[in-house]
This record gives sequence, structure tokens and C-alpha cells, in this order.
Amino acid sequence: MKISEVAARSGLSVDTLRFYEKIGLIDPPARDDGGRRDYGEEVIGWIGFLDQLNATGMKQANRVRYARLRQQGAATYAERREMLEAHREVIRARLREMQETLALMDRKVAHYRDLEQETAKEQAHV
Amino acid sequence: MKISEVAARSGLSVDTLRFYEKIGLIDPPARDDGGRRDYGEEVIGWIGFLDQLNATGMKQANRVRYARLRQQGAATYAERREMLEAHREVIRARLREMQETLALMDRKVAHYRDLEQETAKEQAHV
DNA sequence: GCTTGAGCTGGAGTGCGCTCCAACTCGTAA
DNA sequence: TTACGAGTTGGAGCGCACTCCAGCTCAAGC
Repeated sequence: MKISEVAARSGLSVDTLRFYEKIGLIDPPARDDGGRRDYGEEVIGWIGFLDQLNATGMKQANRVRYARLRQQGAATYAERREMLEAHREVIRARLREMQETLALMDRKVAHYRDLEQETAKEQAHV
Repeated sequence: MKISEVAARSGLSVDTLRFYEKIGLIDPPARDDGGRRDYGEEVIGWIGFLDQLNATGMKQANRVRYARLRQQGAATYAERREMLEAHREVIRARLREMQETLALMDRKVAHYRDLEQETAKEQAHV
């Protein structure tokens, strides 16, 4: 798969793909005769997973750490599991925070509706 | 209230408080005889609300916009409500995303546990 | 009275995560 | 066969959200 195709399918830009490779988030792919990157299918799934870690607030440095552990194979299962367990707790905490703020948004929206009603009434009396 | 006290109670740094004032997130407070900022109690609650918007992913520019609308009083109730309704949808989407990733973390953690077991068995056979 | 420390201003600097650029090489289609 | 578009590299630049700094004033405690 050419880099442009990976970009199209993953949603990352060509530049970002090369950047991710540089910092160690993506394994350097094979090269074709002309020296161009030739990605395997599996990179799509990996990028999807990276996106999920990203979207749930895992920092670049930690994602790089995870990617490096993954490259080392079976010897790092426990360490990877611990990283995911830690991240799971982060997600749980952020979920709670988000739910609280969602409830607050609901209350505030309702409050503004009330205020708008009152303002409308006052207008009617003018 | 002195700026150092607001910093201590809000969790923001003194520098960040001045920065927030500069960009319009916090109303310029009164000044004492010596020209120092003298904040009212209400700033604490306002900063708490800003933090919640922040933590749920609202961008600086939008928070500034909301703050500016708030300064304009009753005339902006509807617009503020619309902003909060829009942000509510963002939060709902991110909640779904987080829940999915949380489930994925659970599956992955379980998977790694299995792999660790297998690795342990292989070790035992050596 | 003098030192210390908190506060002030305007502006420069920082770290993160990309994003863009110049200058080059290829492979393909007209 | 030549022009074009996609790819390559190393490195510079950018936007965001702070964070720090120099050089100053002032109030209070010793």
C-alpha cells in the first residue's frame, strides 16, 4: 500500500504518517524498488488503535512507549497490560468528569430557557 | 481577594490568571490603592466552570466567545444557550467514544492476561 | 529606614503535535 | 521524450495555551 492510500484510509496526512514513523509510533514499512514506502494492511488497524488512545487523552510520549514495547514482542505483555490498565483508569475518571459536565450543561441550558422566557415576557409588557 | 489567593483556590497559576484576563476569559477585577488586582468571590465559581469547559474539550477561542457574551448580559441568553447545546453534543459524542475505548481496553487487558498465562506455561515446559 | 516579597507590565520563550518547505528522484501517460 | 505527479529527505515553521523573564513599584515587618 502506498503512503497516499494509507493516508486516505487512516485519515492521517502523508506528513503525519512520516512523522509518526520518525518518532517510532509506526514501524518503518518495507520499501519498493524506487525506495518508496510500501505499507502492509495491518498498519490501518494499528493507526486506528493509536487514534483511540489519542482521542482518550493518552500523550504522544506514552503512545510511543507502547509502540516500542509492542515491537519487542512477548517479553513486554505484562508491561503493555499495565499501561492499558492505567489508561483505563484515566478514561474512567474522564468519563465521570464528562458526565458531570453534561449534567451541568443540561441544567444551564434549562436555566437559559427560563431566562429567555422571562425576557420575552418583559418585552411583551413594554 | 489577592491574585495569589485566587491562584491557590482555583488551581490556576498567577501567570495564567493574568493571561486569562488579557485574552478576555476573566473580567478585569477591581484594583486596590496600590494598583493590585482585588478579585471578588464569584471569580472562583467562574474559573471552575471554565475548567469544566476546558476539561471537556472546548477550545480557548470558544470559551473567550462565551465569556464575552456573558459580559453583555441578558441580550445574549439565547446565543449562550446555543453554545452550551452545541458543546453538549460534543460531550455526548466524546462520551460514546470514551466508552468504546474503555470496552476495548477491557478486552485488550484480558487478552494480554491470556497471553501472559500462555507465556508462563511455555516457560514451565522449558 | 531598609530589606523582602508580592504584585505590576510588556514581551519573549516553551513544549506539544503536527505541518510545510526546498530540493531532489522516479514512474507513468501523452 | 518530456512533463507531471507522487514520493523522498532533513529541517524549518506554526498554532495553541500557557510560562517565564526583566525591570519596575509598593507595603509591611524587623
